[in-house]
Amino acid sequence: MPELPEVETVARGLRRTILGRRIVSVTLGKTDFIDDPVALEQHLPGRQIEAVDRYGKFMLLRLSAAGAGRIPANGDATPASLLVHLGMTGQIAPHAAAEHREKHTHVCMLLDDGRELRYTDARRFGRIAYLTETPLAQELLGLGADPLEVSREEFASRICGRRARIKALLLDQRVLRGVGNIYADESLWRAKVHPARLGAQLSMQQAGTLRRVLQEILEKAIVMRGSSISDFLDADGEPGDYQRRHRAYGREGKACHRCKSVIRRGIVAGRSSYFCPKCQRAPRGFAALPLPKAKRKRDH
DNA sequence: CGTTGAACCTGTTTGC
DNA sequence: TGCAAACAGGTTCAAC
Repeated sequence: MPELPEVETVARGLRRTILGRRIVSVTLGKTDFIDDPVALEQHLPGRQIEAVDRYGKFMLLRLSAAGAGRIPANGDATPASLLVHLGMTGQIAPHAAAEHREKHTHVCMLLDDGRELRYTDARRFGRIAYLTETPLAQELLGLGADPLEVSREEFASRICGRRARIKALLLDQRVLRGVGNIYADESLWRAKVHPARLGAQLSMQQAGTLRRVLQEILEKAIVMRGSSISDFLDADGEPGDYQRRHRAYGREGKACHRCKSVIRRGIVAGRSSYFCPKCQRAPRGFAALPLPKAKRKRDH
C-alpha cells in the first residue's frame, strides 16, 4: 500500500485514535520482520504513546519514559520509539478486542482502554523495531530530503548531478524520503519527463517543474487519503481516493489525458513504469514493453 | 558511480 | 474451468 501519502493518512488516523493510550501488553505472531521481538515484549508494556510522527515511509510511535510510579528496571527511564514500516502490505490500526483477528496479524498491542492496536502484514515486507534515541537517529540519518519540504535548489542538486535514471533517483530513499512507484510515475508524467532519462539530462527548468508537480501530487493525494490500488485502507477501514486521479500509473493501453496517445509500460529501475510515449520522450534505445492484448476493465 | 536480477513472503490476476 | 506463471504499492544485497 504505502508511499508517503498513504503512510501520512495512517499516521493521522493513529493520531486521532490512539494518542495518549498506554500499552498494557504485547502479543506476537511471526516475528521475522521485527528487528528484536523480545525488545517489544520487554519494553512496550507500561509505556504511553505520546506522538505519532511520519518520516518518509516510516511511522514513529513516540513512547513515554516508563510509566509513572514504576521502577525503571531496564533502561525504560528514557524515551524511545516504535519504528513501523508498512512494506507492501502492512496495516496498523486499533480494533475492538472482541473483533476477529485478521489472518496475518503479527503484532497485537493491548491498550489501556481495552482496544488492541494490531499490525497485519501478509507478505511481511514491513519492518518493526523498538529503538531508543541514538539508534533511531542513526536509522533516520540515512534518509534523504523530505519531498514536501525540499527547496528547489536542494532538489536540483540531488538530481541534476547524477547519471542514474530519474526514476531510480525518485525511488531512492537516500535521495528523497517517501516517494514510491506510483507517485514517481505520476510526477514524471505531469512534468513530461521520461522515467529512463538520466538525472543529469534534466534541465534546471525540468527539475524545478518536477519538484513542483511532485509536491502538488503528494499534497493532493494526502487530502484524498492516498491511493487504494488493491487493499489499502486507512485506520478507519476507508479506502483512499487518489487512484481515480492517476494519469500514468496502471493505465497501460489507455489514452493519455493530455494527448490521447496510448500509455505504455516499460521496466525502469527494476519496476513497472508507466508513461506517455509522446509527452515523455524516451532516451535513445529505450524499449517499451509490447502492449498486452486488449483487456476489459474500465478506465481508472 | 551505476544497473540488473534475485531474494524476502503471500495473495490475486492473467494467460494458455 | 483449471492450473501455472506473472505480478504486486518496498527494500536489500550480490554480481557485474
